[in-house]
Amino acid sequence: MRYNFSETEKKWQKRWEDEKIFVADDSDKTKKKFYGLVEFPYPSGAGMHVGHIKAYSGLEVISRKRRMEGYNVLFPIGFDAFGLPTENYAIKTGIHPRKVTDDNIVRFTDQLKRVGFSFDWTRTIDTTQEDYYKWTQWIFLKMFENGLVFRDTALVNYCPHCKVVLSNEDSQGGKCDICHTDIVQKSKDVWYLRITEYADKLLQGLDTVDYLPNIKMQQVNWIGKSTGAFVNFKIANRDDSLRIYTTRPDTLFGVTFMVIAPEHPIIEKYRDSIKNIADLDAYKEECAKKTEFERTQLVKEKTGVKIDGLSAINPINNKEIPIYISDYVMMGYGTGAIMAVPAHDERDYDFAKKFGIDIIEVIKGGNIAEAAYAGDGEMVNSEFLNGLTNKKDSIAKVLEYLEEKGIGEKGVQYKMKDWAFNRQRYWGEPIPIVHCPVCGMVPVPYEELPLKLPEVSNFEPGEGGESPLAKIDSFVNCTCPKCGAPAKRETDTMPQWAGSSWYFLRYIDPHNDKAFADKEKLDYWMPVDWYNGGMEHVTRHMIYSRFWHQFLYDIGAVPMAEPYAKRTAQGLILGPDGDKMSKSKGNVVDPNNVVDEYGADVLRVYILFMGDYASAAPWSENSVKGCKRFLDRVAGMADMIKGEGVTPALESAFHKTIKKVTGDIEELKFNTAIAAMMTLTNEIYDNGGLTKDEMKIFVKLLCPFAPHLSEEIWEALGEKGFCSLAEWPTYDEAKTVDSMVEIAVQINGKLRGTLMIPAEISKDDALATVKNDEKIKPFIEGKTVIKEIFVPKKLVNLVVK
RNA sequence: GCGGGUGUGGCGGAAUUGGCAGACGCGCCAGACUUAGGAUCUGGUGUCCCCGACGUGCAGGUUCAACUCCUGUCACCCGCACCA
Repeated sequence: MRYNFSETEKKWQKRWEDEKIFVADDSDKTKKKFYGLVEFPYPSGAGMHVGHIKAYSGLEVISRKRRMEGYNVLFPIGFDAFGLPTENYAIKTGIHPRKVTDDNIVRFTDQLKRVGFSFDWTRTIDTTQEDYYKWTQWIFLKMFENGLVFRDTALVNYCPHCKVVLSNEDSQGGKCDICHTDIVQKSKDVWYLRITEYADKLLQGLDTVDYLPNIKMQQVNWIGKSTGAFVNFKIANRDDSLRIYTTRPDTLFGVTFMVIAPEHPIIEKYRDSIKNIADLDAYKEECAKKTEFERTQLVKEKTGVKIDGLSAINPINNKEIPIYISDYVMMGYGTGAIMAVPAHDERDYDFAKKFGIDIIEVIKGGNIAEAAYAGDGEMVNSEFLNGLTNKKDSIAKVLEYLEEKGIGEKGVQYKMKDWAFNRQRYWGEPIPIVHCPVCGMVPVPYEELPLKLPEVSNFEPGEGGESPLAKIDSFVNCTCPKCGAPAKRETDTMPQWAGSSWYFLRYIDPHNDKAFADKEKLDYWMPVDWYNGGMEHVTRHMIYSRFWHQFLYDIGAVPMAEPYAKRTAQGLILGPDGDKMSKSKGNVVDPNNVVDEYGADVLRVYILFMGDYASAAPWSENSVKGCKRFLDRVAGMADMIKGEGVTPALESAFHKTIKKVTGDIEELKFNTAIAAMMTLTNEIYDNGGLTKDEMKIFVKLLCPFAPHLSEEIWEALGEKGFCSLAEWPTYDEAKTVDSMVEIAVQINGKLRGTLMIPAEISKDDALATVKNDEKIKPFIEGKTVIKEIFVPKKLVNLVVK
């Protein structure tokens, strides 16, 4: 069959859309369902690149297969369109972000449609539309109502280039996630979401879901739960104490000094009694100036200053110990103060060596003259703990003591911080809060949502880092919804991650104006059965959205705690040069060019054939041609049809291929599934043709990968309806096995030949056949066979001497 | 430093979990058809001192048999990073 791919592809895309065959149907709630989710794109000006296509192709194939297997399938797409790149572009060009966004969405939509994805386009969402962000604001207010939103003046991560406050997640490695400028610490009014309150639930929830192991691991590390103890150290000659957190309370007898973070409030509190306050101030200033880079580079070299005028009492033995300030203790973790046990902590050891502080061994097993010892061992120099050899026992015993004496207690800490949830920017969801001089922070009433973004002509943020909205008097000035007094609106907007934290719920009921989604529909479609996306979202979007969803579950708004039953990730597509694709390197492949030159089916097949779906692989134009050749050969098979029914020589090959393709798709092993179809194609050509029934099976297998060609052949075969909705082929296990198999014959483990024998042959018969084989005889003649190994359908190995 | 992962032909990658290493595709070589081929078809293609041996980062080990298991080691990639 000869076919013009560009015409054919357009023809089928139009038919699919006209006949609405990919529109998710939830009228029959008893039918089995499949909700496949891919991360919706940010519609940037650069358009999509082939990496986007790969990200969607995995679940595209799964979703198409599910439809053929008779499921109600929900496979939606939308646009995560609020955010800085669009706003920065608007500032640069003077074009309104609304227009920029709309134009980009049109372009992205066109690109996606040209690839022939089976998305349900009737459910498309755009996070910047009022009827969408109304519900983002609604969820925010629900969180506010439930005490999960608070405001604090804090040292925050601030990007001097973007003029915006960033969350920890958005400033990993000390760089702004958007422009990669070094972030600085700045004191600001910040809105927080109390995600730490959900830290344990986020951790425990992982036990109930099917995520790839490395995804779970990254989330566990990110949450960073540690168990230990809080201990109060008295400050000598003051009626006050210094509270610390430790994971090793069993080493309390080894404490020889304390260290507090440079920003620790106790310095201000006792300012007047600290004799070397000038030195401390100088040190503090030095620390504040250090960039993240300098701090990580200088990890080895400890710095600090001893506080002259304050000392502490170790509560376990009443010994007086000095207090130091040092930037190796962070204000943001634990209590900002530590007890230092130089004998058993590497950092404390370095510090003690540098400042000439005592080192007392309390756990045997190392050589503390040389290095800190963090391993297990017998307790010494520790009074009532002496002799214990197990960390668990000593910790239990010391905790008992601390609690009994009221000087400390068991405690838990997380690395995860509360989520800094505001941006001083225009292109985001306005935070629906009013500041009233009488009532304080007052939520905008639900019936007034959405709180719309006002029209603005200048999007430039203020020099002091205030939002462009602050300049709009008509937006800022309002009356308090509670008491009616003149009040001012919050002018910050939500971060980019807000809209994507619940979008998968909106797909379920995208046009509902009474609720974010209908309860019954949520019951039917949730949870997402399979979610695929990039590894870069594992510690941000994934954690954020799990948090929001667990909160919605707690207030009874969704039917289960965990939103995603299964999560996988695709690998990157690298440029032809093996480097990461980027505009600056000029190695970006535009999917439109590939579609124009080879067709959408070739693009789809190549992207899934190029390698392991989860691994990175470089683009290769030549391999694209190989896939084109394969599809041309498939088209050619339509001219090789001989009758109906089964071709005996191909029967087993067909059953094997159905089995292989069916199984491989479920494991995301698309490359080997395609390879199996290529192999079958070669066998069909070797055989000189196939029957019409076999051709039908073939195109059904191929349909999820190359749907346009499959539909075209399906139609040419005289079939009614769509191949995309045809029943997925089944196989007969008995027919996947051959009656004759080729086995390997080894002598002393070395391959000496192969032999065709019946598959169900007995061990004795197999050995007899092998020993009588002319090629094998010379190897055993005159020798003694001392061992005979027979693996059915695989090999015979004779050990001879 | 901690955590996770990966090392297989000229290239992308397979290998039913201990059983013929290199499926499938690219590239390359030879031939056919062609005025022509960057089209198509046929055959070949791990390496070498080529009737034999050697080969899955490297060095050992277990086994009749190891890409696969064990011990050690090297290299690269990705997270987190003074987390007390």
